[in-house]
Amino acid sequence: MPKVSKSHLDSRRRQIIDAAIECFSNEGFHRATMQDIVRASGLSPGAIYLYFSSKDDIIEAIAAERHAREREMIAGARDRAEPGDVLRKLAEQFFKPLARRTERRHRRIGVQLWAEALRNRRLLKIVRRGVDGPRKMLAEFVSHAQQTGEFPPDLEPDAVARVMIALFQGFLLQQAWDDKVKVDPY
Amino acid sequence: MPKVSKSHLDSRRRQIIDAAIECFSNEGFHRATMQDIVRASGLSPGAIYLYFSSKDDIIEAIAAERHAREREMIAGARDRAEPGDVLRKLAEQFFKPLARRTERRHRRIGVQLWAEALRNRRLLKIVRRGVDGPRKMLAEFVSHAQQTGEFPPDLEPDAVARVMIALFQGFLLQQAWDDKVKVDPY
Amino acid sequence: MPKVSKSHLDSRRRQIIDAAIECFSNEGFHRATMQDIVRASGLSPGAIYLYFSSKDDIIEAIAAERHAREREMIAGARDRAEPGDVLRKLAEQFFKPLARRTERRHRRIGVQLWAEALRNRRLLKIVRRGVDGPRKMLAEFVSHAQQTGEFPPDLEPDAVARVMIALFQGFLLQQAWDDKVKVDPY
Amino acid sequence: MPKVSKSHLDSRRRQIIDAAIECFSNEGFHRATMQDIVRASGLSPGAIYLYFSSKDDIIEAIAAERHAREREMIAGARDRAEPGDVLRKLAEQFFKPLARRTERRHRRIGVQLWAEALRNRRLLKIVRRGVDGPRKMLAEFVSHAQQTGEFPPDLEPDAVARVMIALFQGFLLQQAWDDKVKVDPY
DNA sequence: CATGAATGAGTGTTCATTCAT
DNA sequence: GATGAATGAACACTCATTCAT
Repeated sequence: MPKVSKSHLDSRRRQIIDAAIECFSNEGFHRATMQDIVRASGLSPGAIYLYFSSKDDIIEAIAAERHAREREMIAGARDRAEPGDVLRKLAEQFFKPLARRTERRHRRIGVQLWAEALRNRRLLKIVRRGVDGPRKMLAEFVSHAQQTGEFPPDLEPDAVARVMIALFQGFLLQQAWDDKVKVDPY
Repeated sequence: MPKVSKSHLDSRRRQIIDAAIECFSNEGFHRATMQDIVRASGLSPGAIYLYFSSKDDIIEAIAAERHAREREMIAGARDRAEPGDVLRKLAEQFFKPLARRTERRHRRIGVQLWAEALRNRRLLKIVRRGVDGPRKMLAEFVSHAQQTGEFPPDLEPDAVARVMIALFQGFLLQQAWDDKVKVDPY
Repeated sequence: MPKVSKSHLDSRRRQIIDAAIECFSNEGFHRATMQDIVRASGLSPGAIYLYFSSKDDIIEAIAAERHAREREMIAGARDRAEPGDVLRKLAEQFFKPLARRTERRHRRIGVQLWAEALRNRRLLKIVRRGVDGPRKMLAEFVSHAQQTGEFPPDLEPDAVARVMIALFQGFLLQQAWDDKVKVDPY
Repeated sequence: MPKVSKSHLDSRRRQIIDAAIECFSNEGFHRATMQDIVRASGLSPGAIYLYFSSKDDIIEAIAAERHAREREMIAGARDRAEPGDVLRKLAEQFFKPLARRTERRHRRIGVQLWAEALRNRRLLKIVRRGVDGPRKMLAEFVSHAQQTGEFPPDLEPDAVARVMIALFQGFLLQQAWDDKVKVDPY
């Protein structure tokens, strides 16, 4: 019998994470204060510490959430039978949501997480897990495409996968800096 | 008639920037304190504020320095006559220094600058100028290569340039997270 | 007609006081939190405030309980007829229980109560009453022994009583600091 | 070349310790806040942390100071040649200052240190060292007096020493509770 | 009677910046 | 120019207590 009903606990965590995303995307992890999150969430400081053990814990939860979302995207793409489709679907899964407004906030936080991961081992683990999944899948795909002759055989699948991910990361960054950058010509 | 000799001023700024790079790459912009920089530089707090107006000012100076270096790299590549050579030279200019340990340290700061630029308009300007230079040059190159038939004509030169930069940025990030990632297979 | 049966109220207070003694002796009055007592007692915060009006109230209850116990010890000693016996019995009553581990735990709280009494008038009253009882009794005993010639007549009975108590208090303190200190050589 | 001149550092530490003694003796270690000490010292929070690393560090410094004073008292008594004089001098050294007003503050803090030492290993060490010195000296004295036949030979010198100290501690406590308690009848 | 999520004033501590020397 | 002791607003976090259920 948990102290808090699961759904209530979840909704409170949501409330706090949403407020934190709001604050972090506006001010950055370090400039945004717990007091800001308190205000944005409409809760009290004590209430927030009932659901998260520290500010870093909130940041990790946001990173983990992104990670989880990316897993879903990959899972969605993997179901496709045709190799060509997998790649197309994957691209669609990752690029399409960027058109949505709410996604911009997350994107900005994504870039901050990249930087924060350089300082925080736990965060680095989470962030890397979020990248390793797609990378392995892409590498497998390349490897398979090489066997069917659709891809030149002299490329290292893992390197190709890294290149594809790098492309996506670079795009995210450029779009975070300049909202006018569009996906299509890309 | 400046109060301080130019060279003295420059060498003091160098001393401070080097110390700051050391601290920032170890601890991040926000965790590294001015006191850390004081210790690393061997100067006094007052002395540092004689050459920089604030901590953010030091960060901007570091960003500006990176920007200047990138301009030089591009200028070096531009001198080459052959189109194929330009691209190769450019890649070499940007990727080769990453083999050096000190350069990778700078690049870690680069990732932090990306994040910081999202919150600091002045920094965003500096960072964007550092990217716009190469982008324009690459776009010009693509455009030229399309005219000579070396490149498919249906691509937007600017988009191709962005893709190339994204690739580089993504690589930097992945290397910052995992030092084992190598350039060559890439 | 009390709302709650007396025995139930008593057992709840017992439960809380026992938990509090456990926590206070481990962590001290100030470091031990109400949440600690909640955990140790198996009750809810609300329940505790049903039986005690504040944390200080619990501390006072513990002090009062000690006071009550000491009264009993004295009463037990007073029944003895022989003067020599009274002293021996008294010493036995106070020193003997110190061999038990649980009693030493209580005594550690005793030392804390001494300190706390310096800041809390209500507590000071309780603590002093706990000392005044034995002191008066000892003084009476000395006075009586002086009349029978067993004690030198030129001593102030009250001062002698104070000395005896001081001896006991000092012993408690030294034993609280170092469990190895034994009663017998004393 | 120290950052701060020795005398300046000492006088600042004095200033802070005096303010802390004032606050701690009025409110207790836990109720007295750093802000209280800030106010009482006339310094800023930052300044205090320039001279002490934490609140506990201030408490330890106060304890160490008491310890140092006690060492001096013992040293003063040890110089005496006559055994009887040593005891008398020691008693004088320890009891006499209790008449002074400023000493009362220290006394109150002393009792708090006893309690705090139960929770804080570093403090316990300091407090015990402060007691062990006199104890050893008293034990030596007793041992010597037994050899000259001035003392019954069947007593353990260390236990006698403990008894003497216990007497003093108990007196301190009773006087802390009730200022009217006087030394002389004792 | 009992619960336990929620409160919010308050805690010890930090750190970018200043300014008397 | 240079120093470094000093500042003080701000920070992340705590915890005795309450009250809707």
